[in-house]
Amino acid sequence: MKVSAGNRSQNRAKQDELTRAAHRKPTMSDVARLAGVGTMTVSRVLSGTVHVTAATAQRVHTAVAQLKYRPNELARAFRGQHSHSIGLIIPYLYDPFFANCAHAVTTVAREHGYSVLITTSGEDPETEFAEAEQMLQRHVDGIVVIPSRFKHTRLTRALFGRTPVVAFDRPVPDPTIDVVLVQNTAGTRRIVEHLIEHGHRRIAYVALSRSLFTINARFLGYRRAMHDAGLEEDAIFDCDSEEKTTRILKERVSGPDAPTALLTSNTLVTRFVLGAIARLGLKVPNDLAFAGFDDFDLAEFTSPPLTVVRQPALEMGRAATSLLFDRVTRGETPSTGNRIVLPVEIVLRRSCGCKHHNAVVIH
Amino acid sequence: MKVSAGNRSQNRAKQDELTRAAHRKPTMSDVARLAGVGTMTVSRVLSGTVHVTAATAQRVHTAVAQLKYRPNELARAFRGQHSHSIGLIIPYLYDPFFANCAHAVTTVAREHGYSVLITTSGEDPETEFAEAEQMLQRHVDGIVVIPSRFKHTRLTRALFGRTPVVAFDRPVPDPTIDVVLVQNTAGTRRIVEHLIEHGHRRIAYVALSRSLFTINARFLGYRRAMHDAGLEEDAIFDCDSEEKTTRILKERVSGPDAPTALLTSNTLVTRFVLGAIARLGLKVPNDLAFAGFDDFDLAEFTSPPLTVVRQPALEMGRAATSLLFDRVTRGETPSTGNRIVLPVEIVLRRSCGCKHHNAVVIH
DNA sequence: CTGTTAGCGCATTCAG
DNA sequence: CTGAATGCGCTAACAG
Repeated sequence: MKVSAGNRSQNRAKQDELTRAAHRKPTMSDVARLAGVGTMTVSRVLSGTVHVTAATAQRVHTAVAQLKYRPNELARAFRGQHSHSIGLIIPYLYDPFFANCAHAVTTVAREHGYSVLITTSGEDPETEFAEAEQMLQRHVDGIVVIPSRFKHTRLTRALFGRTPVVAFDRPVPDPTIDVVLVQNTAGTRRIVEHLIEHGHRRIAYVALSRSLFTINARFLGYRRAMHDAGLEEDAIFDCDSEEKTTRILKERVSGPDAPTALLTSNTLVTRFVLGAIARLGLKVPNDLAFAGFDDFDLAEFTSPPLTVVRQPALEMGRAATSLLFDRVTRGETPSTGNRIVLPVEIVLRRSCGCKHHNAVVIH
Repeated sequence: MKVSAGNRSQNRAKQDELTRAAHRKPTMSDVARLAGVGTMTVSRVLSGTVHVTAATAQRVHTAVAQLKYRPNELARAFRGQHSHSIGLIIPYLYDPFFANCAHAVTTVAREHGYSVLITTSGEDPETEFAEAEQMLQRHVDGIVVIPSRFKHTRLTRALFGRTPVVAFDRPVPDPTIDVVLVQNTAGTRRIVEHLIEHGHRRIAYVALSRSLFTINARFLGYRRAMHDAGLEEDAIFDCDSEEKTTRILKERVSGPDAPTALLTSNTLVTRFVLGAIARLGLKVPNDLAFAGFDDFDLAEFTSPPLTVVRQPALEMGRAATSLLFDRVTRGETPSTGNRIVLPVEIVLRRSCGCKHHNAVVIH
């Protein structure tokens, strides 16, 4: 390529630009100067919203490459209407079920080119509230949340203003907020019916705190199944440690109306009961049949393999986030919230008394 | 309280301010006007850096409360030096080990008043690179990352510039980057020695991809233990599905030099092997003894309970994040990286051949 | 102790 | 099709 006098002075300017931008992050005007255009042209080339000549676009691209320019997303978000980020609030990250939900959320967000601000509430409504506010202050474009205790949550439409919100796994009292749930009640009912079909009459529901929506919704399913079969209900709440669970179970199992089957409210309680059963030397399913709500990675390898209600964690996170992006991209604030309920599956293994060698899944 | 003429007009102004700010988010100057002070006074009251009179501070606080003013964190981050956010990049969120690590990171971040941008790399160096760039563009104050494949990672000091970075669980090639690891090699060596003490001579290492640092580091420990005992090594790599693992194991177990004990490289492979063992109808530990690297929630409840090397996931996440905040708050860019190695524990249950009723932990 | 000025990097005006 | 001016909300630097 020939170098004319004009080109030479241009090259000189280029050198200046390159050295100038060496120590601080290059900005859009650095790129503009180097390319010999206005900042708006750069902006337009990068955003691709308005058409520019192929030649100038090329020069901009070259300059961007030379300076290794990266747009400052902070400035962009500050200036514009969107931060291209969403918030995710879940109770705990160490719970595999919630972690799976979170995975779905981050995956969908990436598909939309969005970043995710994550935080945990620890099931504490105050922490949850504070974290939601923090996210709002960061101008997230939307929030997906697994709300903490229904009765105490401070998550309302008023708090969020125009920012779209989707709750999942558990609802919030505010009916204008979208929510994605699973069939907690119906699923539990079906599995209790299955236990009854195995001939059990005294079936106990072993559960965590009543203040959690899912635990209660499942309790309802248990009640209905028992009631419909003309059986007496037997609920054991607040099993929040292996010690406590063992103590309670020890007492109940040797009592006069000892249950012959157990249904646990969630994986944490399943774990406690598994521990109690081992300590008490009970044989499953002969001494005691056993089923749990919520499948987990190694349910197939406990002894015996565990019959469970499987919740579609990934689908739920995916559905919630998709719903959020519907709102985000359409920019509408709903006066009435959606309520999506996803189906669950019953996974029959052997702890319920079934003899299958491999799991049988009922939809 | 009496209302003078001056107060009345002030109240009028207040009303105006309140209605004006009703439909858009109140800004600092809204607060300043309502409180009858300058924006800087508001800024100072809120940040608490410079002393202001108790009386004026009070008026500012009142105005803030009336308008429900919340500082725009985006503007603050844009203007200032810090975004008060850190980035977290992990391979997967659905892996309980990584989820635990993530939990520690978010916890420590909150202790420092920081938000966390989370993303998953899926073990793909390109995704990891793109996500890191994205975070840099968002001006995070630091990044904690569980890097993907060592040989292919594009994470270098040059990429991050002055932004502090801490790698954990696995190192990166760039020695200037801080890293927090666990005793992969030493831990594996100890557990293999334990298997040898049980009388095993043919011990196989069953593993995932060799391109993962941890898998290799553990392999090294296995090799050393075997070599020191004068035994022949027997490594089975790329067990990346239950089917494949079953196929390989079936063949090996009936072969002439069939291993009498197995060591798995991580929980995923443990799961595959557990499945294979069940399908092949093998009795643990009599037909085949078994130990795994990485403890998990229900290792106690598999049949038989599993002997494992327990890694301190929470401590590792905590250490990495603390290290990051040391850098972030001190604002120094190190020329030489720290390398912290955390100890592991051996949890003896029954799959190795031990007869303990409860787990015995060796430090 | 407090107010004024200025500008961070970008994209939405509005003119050419 | 392209460029110049303007201001988003906040805080460092400088007055007063």
